[in-house]
Amino acid sequence: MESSSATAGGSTRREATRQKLYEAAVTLIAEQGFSATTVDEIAERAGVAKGTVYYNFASKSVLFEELLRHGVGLLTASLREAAERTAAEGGGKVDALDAMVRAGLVFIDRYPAFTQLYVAELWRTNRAWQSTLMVVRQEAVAVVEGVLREGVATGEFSDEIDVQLTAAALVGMVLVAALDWKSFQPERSLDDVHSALSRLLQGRVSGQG
Amino acid sequence: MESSSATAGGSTRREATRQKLYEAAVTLIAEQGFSATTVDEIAERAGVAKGTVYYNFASKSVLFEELLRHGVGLLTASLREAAERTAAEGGGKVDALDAMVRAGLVFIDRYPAFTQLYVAELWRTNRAWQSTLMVVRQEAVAVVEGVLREGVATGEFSDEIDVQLTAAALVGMVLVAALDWKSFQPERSLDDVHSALSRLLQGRVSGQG
DNA sequence: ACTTTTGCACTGACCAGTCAGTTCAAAAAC
DNA sequence: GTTTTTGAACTGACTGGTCAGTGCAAAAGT
Repeated sequence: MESSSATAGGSTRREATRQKLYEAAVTLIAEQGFSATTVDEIAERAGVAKGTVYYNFASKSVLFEELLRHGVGLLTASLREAAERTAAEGGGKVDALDAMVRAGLVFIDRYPAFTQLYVAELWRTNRAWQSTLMVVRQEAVAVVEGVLREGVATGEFSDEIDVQLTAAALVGMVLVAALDWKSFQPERSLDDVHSALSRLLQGRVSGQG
Repeated sequence: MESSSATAGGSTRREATRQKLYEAAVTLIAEQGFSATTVDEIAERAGVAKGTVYYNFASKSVLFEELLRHGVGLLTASLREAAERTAAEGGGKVDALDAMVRAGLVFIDRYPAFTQLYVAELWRTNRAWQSTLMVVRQEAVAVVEGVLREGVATGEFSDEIDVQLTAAALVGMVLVAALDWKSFQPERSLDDVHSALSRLLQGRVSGQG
């Protein structure tokens, strides 16, 4: 009785349910944390029965893990796209970095809850999804590191920079600035925030502009 | 019965017990999160009976809240001290910023678990200790903002910088770089990390060093 | 055309276990 | 003699996970 429509991508209905569960889980866990969020809450917010959660995901942890994978995957793709676009347009590595800062801001603007949740979990240890988190983190950071390394190779950046640490610092800059933006000055525009970060990134802080 | 002895220093014995509970709680909560950490675990790690926890703190939440206050208080004092020291030594605002970056790194080096826990909680909403967190956060960030504002006033910094956002970005830079350092390259020296961040801060990234 | 069967997706009451917080008599520390 | 700690027992609420059963749309059988 197997219908052929459910093979690739999953049946529409099931995928829609999973999406609803992702959306419900991401906001609740961002607000309350993983342990403080109950499966009942997630089910209720998503408008499905509790059993449906367990029909779609093996456990609460697995739901969360797949949510992490899904979210960071979106970010990584967006960063790659930004870097490649500037390269195609003949921009330098500074432009690539700037485009990636903007891509990061756009992502956080669109998925603030996911970002929040990700930051809250990233540096924890001894958790079930620790290894998953490391993998997806590395995928995202590697994009930034790649641009920095290319910039060093072309002489655009000093060869004395510490690629790994600088990449982490850049990510942190965007991350914390954006979270502050969404938390405490949500009325400001993305362009506004982007230009402030660009200035900092390009060392146009000292001396009067 | 609550006595007024806890103001400064407090009675030695009780204060020592509280300190042990702080230390036990900070590592456990950093690893597992607040909700996933049980009071029994905290008591056991601290080497005291469960009843002692409730003799010293009204509840699990209160213990955590006082822990947050205590920890951020240490950081704020350290940042202030760094800024004032450079001022006394006749350094400029760039030096003050650099000294604060170092103070931040020293703090994270000494209290990595606390930092971890703080980051994980900072952008959450709807939690019992939310307002406490906002207050102590503002105290710490205000120190950075103050130095930036003074720098703008003296003309050392461009008057086009966005003080609030730049302060957040700087904090994020140090925070994420330091957490990456402790998590993935713990063998590196503080000086090493500090110099990498100094370079980024002073815009010595572009062009060859 | 129509009935019957199949199995996917979903349901929600239920269970076994867990945890914050309480209590208190007695001991230890000061 | 007062303060602080102990430690074990207890409660009541809550939670992750289970499972027998429902609904339904498409396929198979006639």
